[in-house]
Amino acid sequence: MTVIFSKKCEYGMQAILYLAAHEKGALVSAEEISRVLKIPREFISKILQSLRESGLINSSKGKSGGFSLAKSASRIKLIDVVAAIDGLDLFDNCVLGFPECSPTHPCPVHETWGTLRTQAYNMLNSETIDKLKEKTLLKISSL
Amino acid sequence: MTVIFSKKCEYGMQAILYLAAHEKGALVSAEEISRVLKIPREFISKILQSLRESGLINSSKGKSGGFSLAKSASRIKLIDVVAAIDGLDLFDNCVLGFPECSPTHPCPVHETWGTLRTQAYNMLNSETIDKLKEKTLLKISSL
DNA sequence: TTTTAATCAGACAAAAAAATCTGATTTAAA
DNA sequence: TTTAAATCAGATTTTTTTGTCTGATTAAAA
Repeated sequence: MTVIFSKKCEYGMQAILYLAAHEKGALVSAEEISRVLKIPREFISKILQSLRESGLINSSKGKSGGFSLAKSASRIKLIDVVAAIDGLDLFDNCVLGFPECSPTHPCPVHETWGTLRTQAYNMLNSETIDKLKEKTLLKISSL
Repeated sequence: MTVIFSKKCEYGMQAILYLAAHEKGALVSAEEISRVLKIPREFISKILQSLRESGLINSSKGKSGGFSLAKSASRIKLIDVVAAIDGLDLFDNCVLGFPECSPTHPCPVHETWGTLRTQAYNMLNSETIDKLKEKTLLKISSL
């Protein structure tokens, strides 16, 4: 198997984008997120709980409760979700799995991979999720 | 957890590079690979067996047996190892985990990720492992 | 010819990731 | 006030990945 991010992280990013596609402060239930994004309900619930603990989203209990972004979508990036769930080790570890891969002890593809890694990081770090709202709505409508 | 390639695949790439750093046709035992690259012995044995089944390396049994590249290092690329072990799905699947991510149903980062993915593929596909020999030897000497 | 050191094959075990279950708590609405 | 619908907490299960064990087979060297 080849993975970039764990399922938890993928689902977390999807859910954050989904929340960002709603009106600010609107409460969205785990059930709705599960149904629309086709993510196992109990699983996305756990992920949403952990995102709340990380401070990225708020929750409100009880009937008509649900989840919403903890701050403006213009202040949240996908890298925040990655950092909260998978962590940022991806951007440090050697792509070939060699230990202590560094400029002084580089692996055979250290430099080439390094630039790629930086670009990947930038992709997740440069754009805030409000900028992705239209594209998110378009994708959701096709699910 | 965040991963690019599975451990099997990482170890497989390391082992292929290690073989390529030896004289053509030289037999290298699983024990040596395990010891030098610090990979659990029985695990790397399994990986070497699967690489043999894929036709990337040869093996010879019996005392003083071992493994060697099945063809010239100038005709093997790291992408061959990835294709043999993890497969190339990485280069098709959506980085956000959305189903059916395609130009007609793109996810919010489809284009940006697409170019990155292409670059990653090229990194593994453009260079043959003989070109990495010196860097491999340098890295090995520091392990 | 016997011993030794290697691959090979397949079952097995352990750890991690993904997913589920149970039941408690909360709160809006009936 | 009761009910219904939601989050919450923690244990449990299942699946995948990683790693190990046992023993058979092979072939070079003693």
